[in-house]
Amino acid sequence: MTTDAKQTDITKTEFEVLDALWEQSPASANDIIQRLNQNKAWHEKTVKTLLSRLVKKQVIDFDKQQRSYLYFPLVERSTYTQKESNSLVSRLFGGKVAPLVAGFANSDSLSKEDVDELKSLIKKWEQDND
Amino acid sequence: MTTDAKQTDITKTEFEVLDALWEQSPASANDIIQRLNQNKAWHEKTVKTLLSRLVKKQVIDFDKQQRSYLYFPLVERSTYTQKESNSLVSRLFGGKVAPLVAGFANSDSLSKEDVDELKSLIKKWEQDND
DNA sequence: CACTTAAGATTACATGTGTAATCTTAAGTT
DNA sequence: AACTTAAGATTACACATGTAATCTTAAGTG
Repeated sequence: MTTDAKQTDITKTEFEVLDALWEQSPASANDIIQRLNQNKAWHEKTVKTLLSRLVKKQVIDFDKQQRSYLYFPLVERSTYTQKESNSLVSRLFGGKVAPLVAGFANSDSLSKEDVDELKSLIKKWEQDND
Repeated sequence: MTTDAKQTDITKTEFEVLDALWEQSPASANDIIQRLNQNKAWHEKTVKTLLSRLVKKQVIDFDKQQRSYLYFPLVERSTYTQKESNSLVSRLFGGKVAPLVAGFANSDSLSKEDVDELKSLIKKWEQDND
């Protein structure tokens, strides 16, 4: 392979734009700008730049619509979160996810809801892996 | 407050140096360089630069020893991993840790050992929160 | 069709980051 | 004491990133 790896590093600001697209796409630049501005206060030009960079990084693409474009993601959110999670867990916890959860437990960041979901996950895992 | 936040962003390369210090400190630059070179192939100057930047970011400090310095971390590893984990879980999973674990389960990245640890964590959590 | 918009393309610009090389200077060596 | 090291300090430099401003040009308007 041609060592094209890691060219696809999505920055934090780029992620926010991409996330808007994951929530709803295809979407025009203006649409995205509108929706982002409900939280952030980004200049229109800034969002356009981020869209361009995401296109260049081949993370999103667009269909030309008369004057403007309709953007859409090329990667699935779950693929992305998967990769990011794995990366963090590898770097910080030797690849094991339990210590990360332990950190949450120790800082009282674990809710009953989390615990219920975890129990249900585990039950499912044990069924699949018996 | 004086909005000094986020000045303390540790980069990935800086993290590797810091991690070496967490493993063993205090340590001289040469010691760290030696230990890092068992994995990476960093130039001595590069490691020195990273040490300086970590000092400037007030993440590590040193005691002057004759000509050379003995470096040591100023933050605990658990504090750092805690913060990073929270940051990622907030950005990607709305602050809930279970979906992250679900991602691991769905990509077969969950080992029996992980599951056992999770069960034990949950048991402990339930004892503390009954 | 001439004129004005407004969309995306291009350019900008101060940091930050990866990766070192060069500079200063105190410490060790003869 | 003069000389050589070697440690950290300073400087370098290309590319990335946050944050836009300016440039081009096709589309809508009178």
